Amino acid sequence: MSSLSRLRGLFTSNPSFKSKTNILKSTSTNKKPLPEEVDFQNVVNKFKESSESHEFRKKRSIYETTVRRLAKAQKYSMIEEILESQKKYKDMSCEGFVIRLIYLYGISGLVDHAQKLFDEMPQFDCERTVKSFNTLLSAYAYAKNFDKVVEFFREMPSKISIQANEVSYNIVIHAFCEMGSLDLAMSMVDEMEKNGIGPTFVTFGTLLDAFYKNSRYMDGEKIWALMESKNVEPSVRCYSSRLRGMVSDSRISEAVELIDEMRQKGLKPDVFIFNTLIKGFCDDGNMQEAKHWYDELKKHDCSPDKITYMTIVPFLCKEGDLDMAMELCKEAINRRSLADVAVLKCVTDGLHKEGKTEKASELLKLGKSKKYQIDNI
DNA sequence: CTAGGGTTAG
Repeated sequence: MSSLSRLRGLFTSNPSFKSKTNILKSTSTNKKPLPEEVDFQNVVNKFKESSESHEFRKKRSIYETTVRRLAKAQKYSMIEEILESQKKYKDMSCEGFVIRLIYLYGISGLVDHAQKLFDEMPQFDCERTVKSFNTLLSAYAYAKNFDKVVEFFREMPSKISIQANEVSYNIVIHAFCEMGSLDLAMSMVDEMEKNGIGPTFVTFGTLLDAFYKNSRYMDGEKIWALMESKNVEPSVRCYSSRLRGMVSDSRISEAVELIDEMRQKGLKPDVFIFNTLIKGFCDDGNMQEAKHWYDELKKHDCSPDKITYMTIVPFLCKEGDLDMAMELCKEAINRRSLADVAVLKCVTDGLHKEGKTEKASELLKLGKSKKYQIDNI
C-alpha cells in the first residue's frame, strides 16, 4: 500500500468526522478509533514521510484535509511540525506551493506563522506576487483580524512593490462588511475604479450579501442596478443573495420571479437558492409551496443537503404531514445528511403522538444503523 | 502545485 493511500485510509475511516454535530458515540461493533483517540502523532509522522515524494507534494487536498483535521483537534504544534517540515523541499521556490502553506496556516488560525512564511519567501528564492499577498490578506480576514487586513492592504503594496488587484479589493471589501462598515465597503468600489480595477461579480456579490443581510434592501437594489449598469453579469451566488434579501423582506413572489430570470440567462439555481425559497415558504406556513420547491430542487438534479432537511422536516412535523416527514427523514439518514438528531426526534415524537410507535422505532433503528447518537430520544 | 463572495439554529 502506498503511503498516500495509507494516509487516506486514516482519514476516511470515520465518517462521523465530517461534522461536529455528527460526532456521536460509536457502537461496540465499531472498532475504529474515535476522533479523539486518533493517534495524531502517527498521522504527522506518516505525512512527513510521504512528503518526501514529489508526487505527494503535488496533492493539495490531502494537505488541506490533514491540516483541517489537526486544527479541529487543536493540534497546532503538529500543524506547525508538518508545515515547517515542508521548508526543506525545493518546491519552496514555487509561489504556488508557498501560497498553499500560507493558506493552511491561515485556516488553522496560525496567522503569525502565515505572516512569517510570507516574510521568508525571498529567502527561498520565491517571488512574491499579488497572489501570495492576497493569501496573507485572507489569512488575516479568516482570523477576523480585520484591522490588520486593512492595515496590510494599505501599507504592504508600496513596501514590496506589489499592485493590489480586484481580488485584494474583494478581500478588503469583505472585511469592511464583516466589521459592519458597509458604506466604507461600498466606497471601495469607487477607489477600485479610480485605480483602473473593474469590480467583478464577486465584488458585487460580497456587497449585496452584506447589504441584504443588514436589511438594507433598498441599497441592495441600488447595488444590483449599479452592477447591471456596468455590464457585470451576476453569478448564481449574486442571485442567491438577492433572493434571500427579497425573502426576508417578505417579497417572496418577487423572489420566485427571479428564478425565471436566472433560467432565461442560462443560470442554474443551486441548492442555496432552493433552500432559501423552501425556508421562506416554511416561515410563511405555506406547506404546498414548500413542498413544491422541494420537488423543484430534486427535479433540477440538485441534491437536498443538511440545511434542506433541517428546514423542511420539522416544518412538516409541525404541519402534521408525518408521512412525508418520515420519508424525508429516512432519506436524510441514508444520504448522511441529517445535521442534527433533533430533526429525527421531532419526527419520532410526532409519530408517537399519533400512536404510530412501530414506525417510530423503525426510524430509530435506521438512525442507529447509521450510527447516529439517539440514546437520548 | 497559486489568492476572493452565499443558506440552517431555541
